Amino acid sequence: MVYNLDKIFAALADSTRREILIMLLEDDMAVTDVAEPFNISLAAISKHLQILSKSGLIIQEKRGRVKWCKLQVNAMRDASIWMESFGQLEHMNFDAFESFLLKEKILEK
Amino acid sequence: MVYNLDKIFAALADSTRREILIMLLEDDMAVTDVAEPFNISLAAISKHLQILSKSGLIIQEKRGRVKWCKLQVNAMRDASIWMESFGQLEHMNFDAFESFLLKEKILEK
DNA sequence: CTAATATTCAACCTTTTGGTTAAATAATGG
DNA sequence: CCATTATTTAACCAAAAGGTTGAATATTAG
Repeated sequence: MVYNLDKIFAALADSTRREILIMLLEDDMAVTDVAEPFNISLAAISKHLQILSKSGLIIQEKRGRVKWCKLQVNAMRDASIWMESFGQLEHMNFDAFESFLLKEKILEK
Repeated sequence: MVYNLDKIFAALADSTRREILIMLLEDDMAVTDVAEPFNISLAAISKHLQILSKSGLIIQEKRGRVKWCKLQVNAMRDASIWMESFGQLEHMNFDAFESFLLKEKILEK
């Protein structure tokens, strides 16, 4: 198992990048479309995507002039495992977890 | 639920701070004792502990001239919940998780 | 071929991070 | 009281983060 925890946690430590990851949960997206809901420059979004790429949380694949961004769920596993070692599972508030999932539209009502 | 994800993830994005958290898993510690295994200055450790405090991952309590550092497991829950929303639970490699716990001496052999 | 689209690069700026050393503050032991 | 111990603060430094604007590079459509 390769640890890349510094980069993964650093990538997650920014709300713009976390929002991008949530967006990518729905579907793969082009850079321009990722940028659309934010009011920062495209260049700034491009940098955020590079940080996400280097952390392994997404991969980017160029097809034609469009660079597609794709979530890499597995990359979060190292970080998740690290965190769960702190006894999250037994202390976890599953009600809060479920309402979070509903809010993020990951679970259906 | 109060989100403090920026600070929590940023605090976790440094291996010195993650090592400190693992040390605190064993027991509460004074600042000087936290610093002992690292070869950086006490002032640098003091700063790391401030970052951990502000993120909520630890609390510090002064008794006499000693400031005790105490892990706050619950603070990691927000971040953990966020991550698990990416479908970690079903993709998780429980063997890897268990060997991680053994390695970190959280589980007994 | 040329114009438009998609994305990055370069140069710049400000703030934060992670480290240093030296001095300051607080509390204790004798 | 005084020396020692525990910790933080202050001033500094280099590098990184997060943003900007404007120019550059691909690629596609017509």
